[in-house]
Amino acid sequence: MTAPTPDDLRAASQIVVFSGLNPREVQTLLAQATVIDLEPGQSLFRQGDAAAAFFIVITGWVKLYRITPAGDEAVLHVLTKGESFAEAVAFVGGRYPATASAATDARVVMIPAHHVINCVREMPDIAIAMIASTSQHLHRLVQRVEQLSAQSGLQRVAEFLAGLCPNMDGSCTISLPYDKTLIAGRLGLKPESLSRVFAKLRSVGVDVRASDVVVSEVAQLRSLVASDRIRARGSSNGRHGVPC
Amino acid sequence: MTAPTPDDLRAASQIVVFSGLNPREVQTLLAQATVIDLEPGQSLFRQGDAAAAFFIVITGWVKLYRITPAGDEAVLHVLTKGESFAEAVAFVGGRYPATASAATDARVVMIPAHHVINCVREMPDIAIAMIASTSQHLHRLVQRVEQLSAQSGLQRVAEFLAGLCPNMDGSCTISLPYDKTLIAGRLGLKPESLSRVFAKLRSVGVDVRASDVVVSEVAQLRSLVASDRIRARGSSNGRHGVPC
DNA sequence: TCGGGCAATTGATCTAGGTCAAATCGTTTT
DNA sequence: AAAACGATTTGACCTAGATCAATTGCCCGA
Repeated sequence: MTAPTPDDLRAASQIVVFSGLNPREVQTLLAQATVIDLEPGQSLFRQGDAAAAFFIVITGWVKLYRITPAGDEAVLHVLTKGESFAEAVAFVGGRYPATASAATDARVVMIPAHHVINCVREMPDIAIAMIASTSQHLHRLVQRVEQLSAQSGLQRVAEFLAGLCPNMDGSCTISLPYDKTLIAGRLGLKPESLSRVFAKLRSVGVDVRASDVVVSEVAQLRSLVASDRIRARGSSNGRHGVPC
Repeated sequence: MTAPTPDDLRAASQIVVFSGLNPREVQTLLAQATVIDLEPGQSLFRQGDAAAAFFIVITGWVKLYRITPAGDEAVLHVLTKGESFAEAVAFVGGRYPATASAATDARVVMIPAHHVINCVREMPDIAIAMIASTSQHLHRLVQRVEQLSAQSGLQRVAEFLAGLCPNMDGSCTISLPYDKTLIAGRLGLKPESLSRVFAKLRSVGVDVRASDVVVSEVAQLRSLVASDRIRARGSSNGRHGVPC
């Protein structure tokens, strides 16, 4: 835990939470920021801890997850450069509802809750910025609930990959942002199942080799999100005789 | 859509979003409130609509849900008396991420977004109240993601029922707050599956008859949330005999 | 009281994913 | 380079829950 470098400050000041704030406000907020370097697996806070700060990821990946009463892990979100988290809880001084830990080497900026609260008195815009960013988190979770309760694993994987593709159609090559075990968790699947889904996707021109993915037809991938069904093809005899 | 009665105002002023605000602030906020009476199925807004207001439920039940690309419905939340929703989106002027419609006859208070924003300029505390309440919504969704991605249907039903029981142990009689189809949706199950889960629960002393539920041992119900396994019909013999 | 209509249960399958276990493969350590 | 490790894949299985279909029960209007 050290003082932030100018680079850190520059990175932090450009993130979404702060859009809408003027430079002076941002600077004031960041005045009390500190930087934390994390190794994979190291955690920032655990679910149930009193919320004492909120965070901004500078580099690397940070995983937010919960441990269920039965001991399983449910991944809520995996964040990277430019994303912030725990703004709202820090603000209201509750308890973190989840655990945050580094999925890779990571560098995060930490802003103490008490400081944010002090700042708000003089600059109400800060509160508005926090609401905006919390609203986005809400939206993301809403989408996650939708995915989990009404989409198949294949659809979730397709949506995830499609989200990584820069273009809407044509072909592209992307690389998986973090390891497959974590991707599986992020999508509510077991690693084995993720692996099998990748295998299935090969038949629609999605080729996963280690962490490199070649999508030969992005539009087709996207269409899976809504429809799911993959028609058998390629391998000689699809004994299923798939209909039109 | 009419002006709120004194009763409405009284009900609205006691809700969670407003705790932390002083009476004058609450009154100012409510100055522009209107009341809407809904019949079952009628909707307040649809996902994608521009967010123009936020809402407080006075009576009845309101369902928040999304329609997936594939056309299925994913229930996000079912709210009742004293609960508010859409604060954050209204505040930042985005689009509603979900549809809200009445599950029963319902009466809700609507507060226009522009008015909230005006109020905030003079009373920053309002922004803080909004963050607090949004933070709770976040927390709830986090729990939902956890449930969906790491709990069995039986565990979710047990947790739901346990949440309705006023006492932590002993026995109690409760009544289901809304129809079973909606409960099923709320728990990410099909009605048929919910029905079967109820049947299973009968073997641990949970008796569901129409919308009346008799729980003979609340503690046992709660224990299911973490463990799931139901041992065959030993009704009153609460011994933890290890199954083979 | 009768019958339509819908919520709810129940039975009979089907299947996506989970579980368990073994085989690969790429890295890292010694 | 050999050994060791972890991450990924694959195969064989099994279970929770979905699906489809048939009843049953209940409320409501004529």
